[in-house]
Amino acid sequence: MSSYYSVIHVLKKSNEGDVVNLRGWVYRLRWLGGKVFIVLRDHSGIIQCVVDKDEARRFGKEISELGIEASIIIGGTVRFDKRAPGGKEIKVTELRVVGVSNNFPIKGGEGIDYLLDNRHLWIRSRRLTSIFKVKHTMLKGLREYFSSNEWWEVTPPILTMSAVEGGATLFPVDFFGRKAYLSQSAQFYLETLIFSLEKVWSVTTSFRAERSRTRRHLYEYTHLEAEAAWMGMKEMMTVVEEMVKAGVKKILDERLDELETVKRDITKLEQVLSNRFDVITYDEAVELLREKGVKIEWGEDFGADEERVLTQQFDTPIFVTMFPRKIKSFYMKVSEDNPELVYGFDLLAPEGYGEIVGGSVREDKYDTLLNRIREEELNPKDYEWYLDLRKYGSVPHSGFGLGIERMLMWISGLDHIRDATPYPRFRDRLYP
RNA sequence: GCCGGGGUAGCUCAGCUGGUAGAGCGUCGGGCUGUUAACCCGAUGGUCGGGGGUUCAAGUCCCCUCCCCGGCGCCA
Repeated sequence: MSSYYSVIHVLKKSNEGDVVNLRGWVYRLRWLGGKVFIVLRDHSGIIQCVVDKDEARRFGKEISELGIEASIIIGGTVRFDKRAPGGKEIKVTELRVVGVSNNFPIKGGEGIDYLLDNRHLWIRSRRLTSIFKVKHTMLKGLREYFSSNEWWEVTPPILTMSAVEGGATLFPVDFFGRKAYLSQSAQFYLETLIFSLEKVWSVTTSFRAERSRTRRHLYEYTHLEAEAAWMGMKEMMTVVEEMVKAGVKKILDERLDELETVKRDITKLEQVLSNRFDVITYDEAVELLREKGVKIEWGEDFGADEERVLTQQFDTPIFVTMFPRKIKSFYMKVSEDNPELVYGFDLLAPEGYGEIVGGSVREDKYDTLLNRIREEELNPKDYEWYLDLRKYGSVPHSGFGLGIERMLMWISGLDHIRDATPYPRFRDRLYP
């Protein structure tokens, strides 16, 4: 045995009678008299391999070592057969068990708790594999969007001294005897970089120590953030819309098989590409909610129920803009027309998935920013370097953050964010 | 943090008003030359989450505690 083909190559390119070598893992195993059906799985797919009775006798030792998830190398000839899944199978003439697997703990029908305890093995499932392939392609689409529009990718720190926003809870870390924290956002560091690179973006891991108990929260998640000098809100919203569409388009171009294995309704995603994202102001959203019978006071933030009602009115993601300053962070720029509002925007995914992007114009005036910090009862000392940016060549600018797992959850139609990442950290789960 | 549900065989669960446990799946053994989560026959299986209490008797009732799930809040 010398060179190996992938399963997908054999399924798509091989002809009847071709001699091929494959390697992978045992996905299904069925004995039938002296005959053995092995469904082989590799990174690209699954294919049925058949060991006939006389061959099975010859491979006595190998056959006895076979088990679900054992790693194997197979040689044989391609046979077209309607009875085989995919229409093709391998008539096995060579078989070697590389790594045995006795009594694989996942057999089907297990509950969520058991499966999460065995995440390191569950991860091999076709469903999770498909989701991670979609994630890869989504990130590729987003990256390509930034690259082809002259944005610089940068690498901000994860270990930080203090919070970006006052409210969110941070994970403390011992930094050689000093107290440090795991970053919850790269925003402030990206802001420092726009003074040289102008348009910057990054993908980092962000951490939130709030004990959230929802299907949309992770303690540790992949955060895509962007920040650009000279950009106003409209412009930045256009960036968000184009970027999201670029990600969706890439997936529709390259990952249809995977979307099918996760049973995602493709038409829902196609609608996203063919329409402009609707934009409504906070005021309009409140009005709309009241028309739908939702009780909400002006000045209250939207909860899960409100977001659900709101997004169900639209087929595409929608922007909500111009929020009351009271419910948003101190760094958001206050409106010139109405000091009660800030130039902030959220992008809400449809079908009830809710917020996937939060962005804003940043306050660029030193005095105003300082007042806002005091207003929120934060310590200006902690924000000295951040305030410096408003002292030396300040520039109007804006930015946003996108939750990668949230976006993936929506695109893949997941009912829980835990499957949007290999090892979800949530609800105090740390093993494996 | 708050509200609700739940911890019984390796896994998924049943067990009414108290009388010391049961199914399916898995596992093991056997059968079957076309199975698609194969099927058929047989066997195997438990300190009922932990601690304390009431009682002749507790999986079942009471108290404490730990863990898990669903929802809300917080956010991406």
